[in-house]
Amino acid sequence: LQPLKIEMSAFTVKVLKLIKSIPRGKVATYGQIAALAGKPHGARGVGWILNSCTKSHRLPWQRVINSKGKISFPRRTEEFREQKKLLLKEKVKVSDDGSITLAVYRWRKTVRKPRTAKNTPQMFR
DNA sequence: CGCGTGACTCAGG
DNA sequence: TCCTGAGCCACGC
Repeated sequence: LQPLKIEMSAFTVKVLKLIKSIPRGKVATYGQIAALAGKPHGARGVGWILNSCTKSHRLPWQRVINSKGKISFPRRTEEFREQKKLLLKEKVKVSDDGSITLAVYRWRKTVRKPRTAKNTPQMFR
C-alpha cells in the first residue's frame, strides 16, 4: 500500500484497506465502509477518499455504491458507464439506472469474534 | 483555524 | 417518488 501523501489519517488507511478487501462480485456502501472504519457518519469522507486515491492505489472503486443501492454517478457520465461495466464483468447485476440489489450483493464483512467458553464448538474445546 | 467542496445519508414534505 | 436541509467527515487553502 503505497501512500499518496506522506501523511494519511488512520481513517483513510482503514478505508483504503476495507475497500481493497471487498471481494469480487460484492458491493459495499459508502456509509458501510465509513462505519467499519470507525466513523458511522463518515460516508462523505469515504467518497472524498475514493475520488482522490483511486488512481494512485488501484482500488476496486466500482464496488462502492450509495445507501440507496445505486451507482452514485449521474447516468450519462463516463464514470457511470465504466462502473457499471466493471460490475457486470464480475457478475453483479446492475439495472439501467444503476441500481443494484443490496440484499443480494452487499458484502458482509466476516468478523472473527473472540472465542469464549459459551460460543466455542465442542470440537475445539 | 475557518471556509468551501465533495462518488454521502437521513428525515421531511 | 423526487426535491431539500441539515448533519457529517476529510482535506486543501
